[in-house]
Amino acid sequence: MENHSLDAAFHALADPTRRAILGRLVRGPTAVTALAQPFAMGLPAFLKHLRVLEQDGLITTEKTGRVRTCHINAPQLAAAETWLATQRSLWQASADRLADYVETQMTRTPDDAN
Amino acid sequence: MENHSLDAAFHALADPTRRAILGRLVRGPTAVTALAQPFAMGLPAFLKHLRVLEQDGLITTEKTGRVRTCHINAPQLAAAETWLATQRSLWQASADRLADYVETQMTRTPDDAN
DNA sequence: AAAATAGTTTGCCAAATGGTAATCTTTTCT
DNA sequence: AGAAAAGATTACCATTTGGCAAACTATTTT
Repeated sequence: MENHSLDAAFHALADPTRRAILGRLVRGPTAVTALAQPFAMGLPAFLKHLRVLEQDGLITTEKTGRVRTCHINAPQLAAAETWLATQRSLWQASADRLADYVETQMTRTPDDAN
Repeated sequence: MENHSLDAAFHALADPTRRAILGRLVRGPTAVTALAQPFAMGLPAFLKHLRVLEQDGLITTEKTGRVRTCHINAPQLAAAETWLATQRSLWQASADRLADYVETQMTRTPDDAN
């Protein structure tokens, strides 16, 4: 079972510029030029990042007239978050089991402690 | 304020092989060869992934004798999870504000609806 | 009808990425 | 001591990535 959309989400999130774009879009939909303004790069490079975010499903865009507006797509963000939460909770479970085991060993036969 | 450790974490998570490695390590510490066994690639390639995970702080390793054992480093996982949770909650807040605004517009002067 | 605005496309480039094969070092088992 | 096991190192390769400059299209504005 390969989770392609998860691959896509993490791939998109790997770049700092793209995470910053998302960080701005959570405040609300924004047009391309306004979105690009804080970044120290040309529009072509910026548009590539937008296309990655769109193809990987983290944003959607629509063009009306000459202006293209970008919106975040929250469910895809949530998918990545869920993966991380799951891993952390699995780790927690096995860390807890280990703690139990250690405690058992220490309390069962205290005179065996070495 | 650039968050380097967050950059590192997402960078490491971007690759499916590396996420699979973490998926195995949450079950408990594992030696390199055992960890590599399910993957269809040579050891050198695999070791590169391990080094990325270690440099980016998602795992720690220690070598005793000839075997190197790998452990997950949960706090770094949590950092990425927190970033995602924060973004989602910011988005939620502004989506809620929008809903309020729309409702206000619709209920304040219903006869203005167009 | 010009001129400005908003974005797009094309071609190019350097560096990073993800992989290989071959060789080498260290530790452990017999 | 010799062989096997576990991992590390080195050199090399194809592809992807992230950036640029220049030229182009479509929509507003004036």
